[in-house]
Amino acid sequence: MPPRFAPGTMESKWYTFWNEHDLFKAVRDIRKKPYTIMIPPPNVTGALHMGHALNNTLQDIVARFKRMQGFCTLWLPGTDHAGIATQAVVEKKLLKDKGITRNELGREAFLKEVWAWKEEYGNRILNQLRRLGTSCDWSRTRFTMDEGLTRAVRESFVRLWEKGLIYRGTRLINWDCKLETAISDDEIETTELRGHLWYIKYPLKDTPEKSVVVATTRPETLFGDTAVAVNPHDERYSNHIGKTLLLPILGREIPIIGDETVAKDFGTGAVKVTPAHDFNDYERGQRFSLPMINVLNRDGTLNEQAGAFAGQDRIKARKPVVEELDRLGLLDRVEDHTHNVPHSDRSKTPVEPYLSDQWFVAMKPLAQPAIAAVKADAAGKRAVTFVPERWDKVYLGWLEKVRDWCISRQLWWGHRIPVWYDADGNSVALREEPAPGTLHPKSGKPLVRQDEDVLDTWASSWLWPFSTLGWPDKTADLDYFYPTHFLSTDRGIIYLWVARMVMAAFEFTAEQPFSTVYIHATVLDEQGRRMSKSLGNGIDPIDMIDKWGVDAVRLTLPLLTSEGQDIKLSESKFEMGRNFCNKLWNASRFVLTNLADFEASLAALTPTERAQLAEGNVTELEDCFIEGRLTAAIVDVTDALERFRFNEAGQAIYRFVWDDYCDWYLEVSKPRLYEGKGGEKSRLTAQATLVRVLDGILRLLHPYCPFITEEIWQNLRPLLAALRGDTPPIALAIAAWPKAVKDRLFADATRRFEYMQQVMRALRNVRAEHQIEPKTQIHATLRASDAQTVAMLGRSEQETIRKMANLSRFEAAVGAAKPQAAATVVLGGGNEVYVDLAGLIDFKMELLRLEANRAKVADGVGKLKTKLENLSYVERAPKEVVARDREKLSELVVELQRIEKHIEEVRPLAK
RNA sequence: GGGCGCGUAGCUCAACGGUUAGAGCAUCUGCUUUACACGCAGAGGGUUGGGGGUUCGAAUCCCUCCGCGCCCA
Repeated sequence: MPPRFAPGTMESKWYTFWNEHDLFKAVRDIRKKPYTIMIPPPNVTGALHMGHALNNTLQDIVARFKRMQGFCTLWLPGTDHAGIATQAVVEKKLLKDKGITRNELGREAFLKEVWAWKEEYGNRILNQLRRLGTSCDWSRTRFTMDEGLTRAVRESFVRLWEKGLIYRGTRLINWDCKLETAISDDEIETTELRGHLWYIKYPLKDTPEKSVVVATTRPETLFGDTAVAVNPHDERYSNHIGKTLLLPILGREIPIIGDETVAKDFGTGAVKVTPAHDFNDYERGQRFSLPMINVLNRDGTLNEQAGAFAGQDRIKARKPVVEELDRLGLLDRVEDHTHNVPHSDRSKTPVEPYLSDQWFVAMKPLAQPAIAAVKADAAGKRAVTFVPERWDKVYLGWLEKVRDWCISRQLWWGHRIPVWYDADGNSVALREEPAPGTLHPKSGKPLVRQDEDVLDTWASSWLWPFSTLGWPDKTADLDYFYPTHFLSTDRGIIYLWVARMVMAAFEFTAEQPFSTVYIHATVLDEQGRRMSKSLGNGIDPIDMIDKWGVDAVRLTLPLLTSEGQDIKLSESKFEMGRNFCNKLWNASRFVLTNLADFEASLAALTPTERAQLAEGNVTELEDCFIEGRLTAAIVDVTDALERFRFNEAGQAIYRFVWDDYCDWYLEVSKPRLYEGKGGEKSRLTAQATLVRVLDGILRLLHPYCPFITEEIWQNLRPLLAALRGDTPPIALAIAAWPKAVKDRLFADATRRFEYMQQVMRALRNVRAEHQIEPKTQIHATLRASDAQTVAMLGRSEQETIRKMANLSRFEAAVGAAKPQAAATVVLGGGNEVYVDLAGLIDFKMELLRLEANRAKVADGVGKLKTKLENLSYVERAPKEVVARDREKLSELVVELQRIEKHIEEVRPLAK
């Protein structure tokens, strides 16, 4: 084993091994409980970013943890077809490679191109997930355009249709003028733009020399104005309400309406109302029954409503429109104004609220069960729980005012809407493509064409938790693995996806889709900004894996996420994980290189003796200590993982490995291994304990760092077999999760060991502060106040202290004498450690040391005294708390007296 | 405007009403000690954003002000 952990070589080796042995394949087993995780399907066009890396690491931690706990664990991977993004990618490629547009190619040929693209490039992100070490069941990989999932989409559409929950209507929707399609909310990014606020005069019909000045950021939409609105409480305008204005340029008559939702302090307090081009105005228009005038064509040019400006692009037309207003004397003034403009994620062009014919799903009836599912019932139970809990507010807030969902998209790539029309335009939804000549069930006329549009991608991903298991068929998988258990996702899609999945699940399966929704942290850059392509501040997880090793990446990310808080990430953070892996690597190297004779020694034991070792029935202090700490670590890690506290669990392993196992146990075991301290039996016990505890560590750490733990464990495997006399599983990935035996916490041994640690720390402190070289042997004495304290440290422990602190002599005795020239450390309970430093000691330094110490202890005494002198504290606080403080105080008082005594002794010598 | 979250060591964050507020990184001192310098040992570093309140006791709960971030309109 090399002295540095070299991650690169072993990652692909073990990933191949696991998959060749089908360790992640979920085989239904009625004797086991299922545990199911559905991956949030990434876009098939996507590439792995840090958010994916975090999210999938967390899912893999849960999957591996549950698998080791003995659940029949299914983690199902896949991708979604990302209608608009994929179509845009392929269109761009076609244009670049062949110089043709999709319209020139035609629908069918274009779709062939998309499928070809998908076959070639669509696996990129799944392969990146493999680099991450995800324990997905790849045999069940799904794609939202699969045959099965397509059938699920049609089935769900027809069922909703039959319930009357799908309708076609003319509504205001978000429109991408470049791609000429409706788009989803999540495909919109708002960008802050510096623009202008134009103040335009709208003349009064009766007195055209007077006018109302309206402020707008969008003068080019005025052709669609059907009113001007003012706040009825605004004295400036209250007597204008009901009067008629003349629309500039066109001269159309429009009313002044009074509407409480108008902000008095924006602009002039009077706003133009353009119901066909603004969501607020749309609602306003409905409340006041205003006409809706659409002034745009599908491509974003102004239509015939704009008179002389028809045919011009809406953005470019702004300048000539304003010039015309100025020429007419109707431009009052112009101000600079910064405002948020929605842009399409895909085309990067401004998104228009656009009046168009689309298909909608009525959401209100679907929302009710989804709302009930996250609210606690009478017994306090919830079908779906958010972690952290507060995210349920975001979810509920959206569902309680849910709006109908526009599900049609004017694209080719996607699930084509399963609606057919007869020659009169009567429509019907069908599960299967109708045979030629099929008649419309009501009109009795032949169906002649299918709807041209496709469905929103979310209309397939909202079925993901069950369509992936074979729904609408009643499959054995669905029966066994569904409802699923854990969904981990980004807060950005709580309503677009999570809420819709819950709605779909109750509607189509009458059950919740998953029981826990974990909302993971958002990964930000060092300055706390979102990572984005445009800022170029992203950190590529694959680069990080190459540089630091995947285990380091997988350990570091969860360690940085405290419950629900965002992560500020920089490259150097991964050092923490890398260093830890190297530490574990070297500790394992130490263990393995000291086990050459282990199997032979075991062979000489009786079966009973071997079983004792295998079960960790140890008696030596340090063995008891480390076994006890292992038990505590198992409890802590298991408990934290059960609660999805990934940083707590990670922290608990980290501390246990580094502080307890490496810093103390390994060091303390060295004399037994190197120098025959305690004899052959002690040596063998130390070896067995090293093996047992390392095995426990590897199991606890495996969900975080699957590769390094597997590599080490495979080296350990024959030794484990020899120790336990059985055949361990073929891989750590399927080994059993450690069980904590509660009566093996070794509380008493732990206390004694901690006392030994205290003594050694005191000795090290003296050495460091008096700058005594490590090589110089010193003579130390523990002066105990009673025999009990002396008994805390047995002969073996005293020997350990002597070795580890490089002492020439060490003795512990009640009331031991203090040497002439000594450094002193006062421990609790009147116990003291003396270091005889004749010829070495600098008494000035010793005085400073003692005085610093006195200050600290005196401070503690002061605080505790004040506290205990407070009668209401003594009366009202729990008596254990008060008793503990009293005990602490009396200890500190003794300690203080002792320190002062030593100060008096040293002071004359320090001159 | 409404909602959610955050402010603790130089930096990143723990501590979820009860020991003298802890880690990692950074800093300082010493150490090529036969697992590891990606390491070991030791040390320094805090008015817990400000103010007020509740409580025997507040970083923690409440109010208020200041600053920052996100979501929704």
